[in-house]
Amino acid sequence: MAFLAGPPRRLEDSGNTVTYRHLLSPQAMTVFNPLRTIAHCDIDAAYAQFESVRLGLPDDIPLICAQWQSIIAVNYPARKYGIKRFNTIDEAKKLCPHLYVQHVATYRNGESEAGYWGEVDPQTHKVSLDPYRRESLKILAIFKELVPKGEIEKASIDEAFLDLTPMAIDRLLLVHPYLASVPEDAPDGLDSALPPAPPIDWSKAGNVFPADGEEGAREVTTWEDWALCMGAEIMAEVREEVWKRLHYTCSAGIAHNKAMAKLCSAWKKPNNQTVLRMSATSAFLRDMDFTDIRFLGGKLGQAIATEYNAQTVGDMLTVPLEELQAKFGEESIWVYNIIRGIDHTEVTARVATKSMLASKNVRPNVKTPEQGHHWLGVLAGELNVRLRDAREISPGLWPKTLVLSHRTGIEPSRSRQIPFPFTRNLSTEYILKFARRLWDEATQPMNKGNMKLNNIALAFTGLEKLEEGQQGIEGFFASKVSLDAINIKRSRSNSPAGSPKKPRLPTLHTGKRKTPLEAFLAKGESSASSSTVQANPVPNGWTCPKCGALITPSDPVEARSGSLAAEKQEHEDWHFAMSLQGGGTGGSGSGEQGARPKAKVKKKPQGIKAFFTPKG
DNA sequence: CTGGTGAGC
DNA sequence: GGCTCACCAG
Repeated sequence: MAFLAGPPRRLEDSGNTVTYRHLLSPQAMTVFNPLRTIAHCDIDAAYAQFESVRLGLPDDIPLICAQWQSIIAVNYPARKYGIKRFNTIDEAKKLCPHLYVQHVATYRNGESEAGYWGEVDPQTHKVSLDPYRRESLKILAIFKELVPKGEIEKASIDEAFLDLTPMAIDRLLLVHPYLASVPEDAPDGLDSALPPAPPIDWSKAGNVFPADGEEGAREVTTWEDWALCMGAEIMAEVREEVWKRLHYTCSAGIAHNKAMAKLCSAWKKPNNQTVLRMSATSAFLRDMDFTDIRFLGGKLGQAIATEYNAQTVGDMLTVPLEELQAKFGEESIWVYNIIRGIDHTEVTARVATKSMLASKNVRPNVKTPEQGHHWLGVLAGELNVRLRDAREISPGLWPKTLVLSHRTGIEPSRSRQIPFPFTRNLSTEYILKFARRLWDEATQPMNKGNMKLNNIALAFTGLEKLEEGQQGIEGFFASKVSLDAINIKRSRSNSPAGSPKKPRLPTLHTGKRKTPLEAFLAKGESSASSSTVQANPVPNGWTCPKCGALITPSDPVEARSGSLAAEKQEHEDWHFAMSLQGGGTGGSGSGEQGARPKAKVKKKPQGIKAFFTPKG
């Protein structure tokens, strides 16, 4: 039974020797590879920086981003004046009289486009975070372009994890070409240990968190450190590129796993990065506040901290695994591991959104159906434009359900949902029809004069890319058949009789003009392949270097007027959209060891579908 | 399908 | 505090 006591071990994880297999075998590229190199990156005071750049302000102007009377972001120049997020705007202005206060964009009474206005009124306006989502996508596009080989996980609107392992190994082999082949006389072939690692020049890697008693003492350099250094150099280049192209500064952490990368990205801010080597992990974690660790900032973390009277990670290290699991469940092994710097969770390629919420705290309270309908219209209008926008980047994107939530006073909010049938004619009105139905159900129990809502929210959930076949026939006819009929007619046999031809459902390409954002997003992809494009010209057409598809002008009449170029661009956009959605090189697909709360062991489906299948 | 938790700006 | 997002339990 003794072998069950420790954390799980695998061949790849054996001891502390790095072998040629770790470096060269694709099969060894799992979460257990000791050379694994993960970065976490977040934009410094994101919303405030977005606004400062949008306004074209100099970098040293103190600015806060406001939402009604509260502050949601404080840029670093403003922080010098002691301004915090929880200050009121008046307090902030007292601390810094020349502070630039910028309110977030808003929709004015249900207008179809959000904008920046001189005056904003919470009674008539609805906050829009769309401008920030767009910036977020631009940044992700740069990550994707500069880190084409590793997975990228969008963690929030301004944070991402990057698996730098493949790129770091490439660079390592570039610097040490002799590692690329196993020596003839290596005793164990691929499983032979690498030669001793030479000293490292960390000068381009940013901050390196010091290990215990390291000052001047002899320190053993490892190949794991080399991988981190290569990753850190890559990350520094990525950050530099974000700065050059978008003028945003960001902070990053580079470590062997996600949890540590996330923690050390916050070590030096702003505009800085920190490397956390294995040998420095315990020194780094020991004095850290236990509840600063991701997923331990809430009730669970509090419960554990209280149980063991622990403040720092160091305080928790004496708690035996068995005891922890006895009190907090089998799953709490991830806590045991993470305070030791161990985290085997994967960087899951995900940049597509799974839900869209438009929420409004209404002032004054909504007391009549008429007031409710007004706000429903505003919320539906926002969802309409957001889904439209998302579909330009992710064609075929469609929500499974529409959800209405509402809250009365301090009661917990209630929600109701309804399937959201596909239509080719998405409109605010279409969304509203379903939203109203939910509203009627939800407000049914409220007696006249009893209604007093202070929050109303509308959300799309189960956002997925529909393939043509999945776009139900009943959905296709939605605009022609009464809505009541749609809800009843779910089965194919109920579809209108005598519709022999499969309807031509919306194609992947809308053929619409590109927005500046799309053009921007497409740029990286097309320029990257442009040299290849030149190399294989096809008379009267173009062969995609990525998939081999032959693109010819669909309309001969328009052929001379740039139609081919447009279709080529569209095709490349499509590839880009696919790559953004995580269709890159497949994941490593190794099993998980419960390193995260409730992590499930899942078998990965094959191919591109894998990224769109609902979790089962 | 509904509610709750956790995180972040 | 307002507005998001993801994930999970029952």
